[in-house]
Amino acid sequence: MAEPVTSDATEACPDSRDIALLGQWQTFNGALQRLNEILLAELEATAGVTLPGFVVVWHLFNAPERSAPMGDLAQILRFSTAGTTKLIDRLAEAGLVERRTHASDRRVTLATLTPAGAGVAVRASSAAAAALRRHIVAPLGDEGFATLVRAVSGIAPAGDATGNC
Amino acid sequence: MAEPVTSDATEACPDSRDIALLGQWQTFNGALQRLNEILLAELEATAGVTLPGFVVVWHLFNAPERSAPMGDLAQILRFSTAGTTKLIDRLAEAGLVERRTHASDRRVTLATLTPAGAGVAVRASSAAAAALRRHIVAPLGDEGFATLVRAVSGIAPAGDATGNC
DNA sequence: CAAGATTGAGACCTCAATCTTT
DNA sequence: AAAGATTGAGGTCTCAATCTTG
Repeated sequence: MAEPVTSDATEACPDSRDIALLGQWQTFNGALQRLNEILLAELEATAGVTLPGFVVVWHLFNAPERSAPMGDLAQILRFSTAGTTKLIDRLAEAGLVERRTHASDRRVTLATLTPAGAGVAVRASSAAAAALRRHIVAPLGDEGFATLVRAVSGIAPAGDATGNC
Repeated sequence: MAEPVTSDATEACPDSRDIALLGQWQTFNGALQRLNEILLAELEATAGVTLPGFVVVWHLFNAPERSAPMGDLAQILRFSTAGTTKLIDRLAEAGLVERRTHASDRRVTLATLTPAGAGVAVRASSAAAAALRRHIVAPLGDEGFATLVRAVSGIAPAGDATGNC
């Protein structure tokens, strides 16, 4: 509803600068998608984990007590809490993590890494790092890569969503 | 199977360079994920389409006859042909595309953009371009953005998957 | 009642099997 | 038989509703 257009010329011909920009974006995204597919295949072959699974075990591996509350994991994964619950279900089924209840606050459930999970974290991280070096860092050069990371991460700092200008 | 390690020191302590690299990669990916969420919300709000839906209508809009075979769409989307079939089902249900059979080869099904679909393509592309400029091109600068695109797209040209060196 | 987590229903993708046309 | 597309089964996520604890 609401079409405050000057005429229906708007529907006929998009700006040529928009066309070019969207083309660039599609190129950019396509390349990143291919890279992620490579990384994913490497993780699967080397450690038998999916990408979200790796994110979880890697975070737990570097966390105090090798454990973290479900809510934290959801935030890191950018998943809903429901989705996180089911992911942890699968990882627990596979024997990589275990559930505990927080001592002083019985509402929170902590996911804790098992020894098997730690092994997976180490193997997977090694494979992922190798793949990143081979396919990204090497072609870009060390500083080229650093520049890339800094440029992109400077764009979307950490907070908001759509349109707060 | 197969653990050709020197000792189990391998399982105890991953290389610190790997840790740093994976941290950078996570930062990079997190930022891109946020950007995509912004873009997705903009598309949904402005034109009522999902990201794959936009990719389809935009490709058709710029295609000869405003139509393309299912297989081509699958390749662009990086979807299976089955997934593409179901996506087109939904877009057809929404009245944005129609199915035809290719004249000279009756095996291929062409998805054709309807007038309603063309309108969506124009509105959505305008919104997407605006969002890209506001959130990416502006903070990076025109040439910074161009550099970014060139750097990343140079990495994964167009073909292979895992490990053909 | 608010916060944290889980459950059930539904949406969207993939893989394997099938159908049609060449 | 091979190429193109569709169907059915299965996996993974989200949203809404629920349960438990603070």
